Order: sequence, then structure tokens, then C-alpha cells
Amino acid sequence: MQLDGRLSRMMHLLIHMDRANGPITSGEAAEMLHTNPVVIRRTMAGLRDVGFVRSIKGHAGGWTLLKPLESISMLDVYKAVGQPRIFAIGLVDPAPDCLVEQAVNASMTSALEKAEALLIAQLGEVTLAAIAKDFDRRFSASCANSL
Amino acid sequence: MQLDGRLSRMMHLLIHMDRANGPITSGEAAEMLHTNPVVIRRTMAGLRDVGFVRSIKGHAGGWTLLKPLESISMLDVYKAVGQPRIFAIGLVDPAPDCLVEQAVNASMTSALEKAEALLIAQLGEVTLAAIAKDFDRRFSASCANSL
DNA sequence: TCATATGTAATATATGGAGTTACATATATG
DNA sequence: CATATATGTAACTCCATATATTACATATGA
Repeated sequence: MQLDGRLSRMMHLLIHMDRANGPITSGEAAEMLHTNPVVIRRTMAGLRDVGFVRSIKGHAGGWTLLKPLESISMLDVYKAVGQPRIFAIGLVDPAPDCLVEQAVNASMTSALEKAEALLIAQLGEVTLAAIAKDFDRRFSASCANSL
Repeated sequence: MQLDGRLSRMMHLLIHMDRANGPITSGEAAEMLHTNPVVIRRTMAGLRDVGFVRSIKGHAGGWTLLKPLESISMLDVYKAVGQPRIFAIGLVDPAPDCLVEQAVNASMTSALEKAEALLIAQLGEVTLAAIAKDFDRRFSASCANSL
């Protein structure tokens, strides 16, 4: 399986949009994320559906952020992009006849569910505003370094 | 991505091997796991390398469990099958130039690492013996049901 | 009207586990 | 020693899915 980067990608883009004045086109966004305009539109569709962004067609169109970064958590973005599958490992058969396999599944599921719950909790605790603030720190630091 | 079932599969098989008297061939194991003998050999190679099982070629050959289930944790099996990638989601670029993406990566990595640490801890706490014991409970229960 | 955007379908690409075939090698058994 | 039976492994194919790309329909401001 290839890695699913939709959550990372959209967080990245939303912070850029917050920094921009005026709409950002799919083409501009694609350059920022080193990808393709269609990938942007496809993935942003989920964010538009939940009201985080708006898209406008035609001249002077593009994408606009509708909500403050303070109000958007990593978890919100995760949900908006369709709650991609979290784990690359898992059960071979979710409902096996073999009782041994059922016992194995129970242990695996228990471990995975606990890890998933912690991840979801972590995602819920961090807002995009906090990440943007971290960016500001990194930006200041990089300026200081270049003196 | 397709799901990686090597950990589940090998736990399943090791418990069956503990219940068997005498070696189990790759063909018999493949039937138990509803898969292919080559998949068995390929995946069991890692368990053999760390000394959990032994393989004997030729007549009356097959696979034998060398260690008690009490001494093998889920984590041991996870490591033996090559520590497969845990997450299906992740960073687009682990070392981006963009400072915004760096900040996003830092937050994603932090969340994923905490979840991974919990999962590893969970896997380390459960032995195959505990899972076998759970199987025994399920087996008793299924017998009781069929009365 | 036309240049510029998004919306979306269709297709190609890349990745990696799993499935399968083929064959080399090792080993009891007669 | 010949043979049936195992493992060991290389070399495929298959499959799922995110991503990349092309193509074209649709909408909109100048």
C-alpha cells in the first residue's frame, strides 16, 4: 500500500490559504504541494462539503478559507478527507470460523483500537492554528540563522 | 494499500503448532490459514531466523515450534516478520523545504509516534499463551452452546 | 465572446502484500 | 540408490488504492 498523504496535504494547504489574501487556485495550490491541480480539487472537495473552504469557478476564482484555523483541528481535517484507513496492518479475516483465529483477532483488534483511540485523541487536541504558530517559530528561527 | 496480515497470520499459526504433535508442513499450515504454502514458508522464514521455529526438509519434515507460547509476545512476532509499516497515513515528504510543511510534519509525527508507542506497548504485553488461553475459553463456550 | 476556473470521469502509474508456478535442494524410506 | 516428500527461493501475476495525468464539461468575470 502506498501511504495516504491527504491529511498532511490538506493541513499544509489550509495553513497556506490562511496566510494568503484572496483565493488560491488549484494550480497555485498544486505548485505549493508539488502535486497536480486535479489532486487538489479532488481532495479539497471534502473540505468544501463540511464548510471549511469555498470554491469559486471562473475568472478570479479559486479556493478560500471560510473558518479560522483556531476552529479546525487535525481531526476535523482527517474526517473531512474521508477518514482514511489508519493502519497498514490488521486482520486477515474479520469473521473467521476458526476459534484460534477469532482469539487472535480479538487481541489484535484490542491493541489496534487502543492505538487508534489515542491517535484520534491526539489529532483532536491540535488545531491548525497551533501548527501555524509552530511555523512562525520555525520561520523566526530560520531568519535568525541566516544573519 | 492492501492490508498486511503477516502478524495475524503467524500468531494464528504458532498457536496451532503449539496444539499439534509433531511437525506441520507448509501445505497443512496453508490449509489452516486459507492461503498458499509458499506464503507460509516466506513468512515463517523470519520466525525461524529468530529461533521461534525450526524447519526440516524432506520426508516427515515440516515446521516445529521451539519455544513455549509463554515466551513469545505479539511484539516478538511483529519483529520477527520484519516490523511491517504500521500506519497507512503519513507524511507526503519527510524532509520538505517548506517551513509550513515542516510544522505539519512535526505535528503528524508527534501524533503518530505516540499512537505507535502505545501499540508497541500493547503488543509487548500480550503473549501467545494468553491468546491460546482465550481460545480455550471460546472453545468451552462453543461446546456449551452446542448442548 | 473568451480566457480562466472548477468539477469530474477515465486512465495510467507506483507500491507492496499475497497468490502461484517452477525448480533446486535436502532427506526419510524401501 | 531411487523415489516420494519437504523446504528454499526466484520469478512472475494479481489486487487494492493513493496519486498523477489527460480530457472535457461547466461556470464566470472581463
